Amino acid sequence: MSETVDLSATRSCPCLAARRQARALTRHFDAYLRPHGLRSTQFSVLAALAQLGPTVRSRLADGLGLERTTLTRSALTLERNGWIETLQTDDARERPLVLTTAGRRALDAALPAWKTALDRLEHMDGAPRTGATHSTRG
Amino acid sequence: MSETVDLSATRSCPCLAARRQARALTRHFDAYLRPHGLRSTQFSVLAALAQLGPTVRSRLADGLGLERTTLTRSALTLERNGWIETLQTDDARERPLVLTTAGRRALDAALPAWKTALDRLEHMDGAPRTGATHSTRG
DNA sequence: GTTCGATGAGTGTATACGCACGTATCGTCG
DNA sequence: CGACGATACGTGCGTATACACTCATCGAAC
Repeated sequence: MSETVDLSATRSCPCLAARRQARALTRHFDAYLRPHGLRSTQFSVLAALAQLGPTVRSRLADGLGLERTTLTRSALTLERNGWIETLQTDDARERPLVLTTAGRRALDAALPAWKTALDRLEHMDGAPRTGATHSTRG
Repeated sequence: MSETVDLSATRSCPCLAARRQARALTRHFDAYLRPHGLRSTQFSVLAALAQLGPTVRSRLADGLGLERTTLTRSALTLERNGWIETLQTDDARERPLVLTTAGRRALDAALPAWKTALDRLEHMDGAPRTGATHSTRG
């Protein structure tokens, strides 16, 4: 309980507010995903790949709204865990990523936990919202 | 492709949306703060300290909504840059942080850039909002 | 076929983030 | 005083994030 801390100026900065909210949500979701050995970010990459099929890194990063080089590192981790792999194409520049069977299994296994996390979120007071389409605060 | 599980719900995951938004906003603000050698997170810590005065790490982290150990590392960087320093108190456990003169100068110098970044944000279409209290589209 | 711009991608470096775990100190109770 | 829980804090480790820079490849122009 921090009764003295106000930080009103901090709260009025959308960047800081967004970071704060993202941190809180990440902690929340990570806690539910942890038993499955997944993190929020990794979950998002796997889910995106599951829906997109084989996708080159640039496009995947773009779709997820993160820097290409960031995805490069994330992909390394996921590849090391055997959840994704790199395909080969005619164009030697392209290194499309694709979900492996193990990746699909991990994703499926984690999905209920993710849904639970989402559900608990909506039942929380002052639950952070972010333009997601589920109706909070009617 | 077995397609056993419906993943469409993950597209509207508030955690992913929040992270995406935080990344975008951070990139935006960082671009404006870069000439001043500051990052969004560092700016927020300095701004918080400027308003709170000497503050123990735990409480500062709590106020900023981040993990205590995360602040420990951030504080190291800020201390290395001479923007903050650690005070001593009666209680040897406490290590309150306080803004240095240089830190105050850096914060003041960066403030116009921060305001510019905020202004440009509100002029953007589909500008990310996060429950911040400043009046958008006044 | 060589040059050259465009495209896809990796590396170096630095910061951000948090969990698990350990340490030092303080206040209190016996 | 000594034991003990509470408090404030740091470390080890792994992941997340992005900018600056470099590399490899492709397609087209010459």
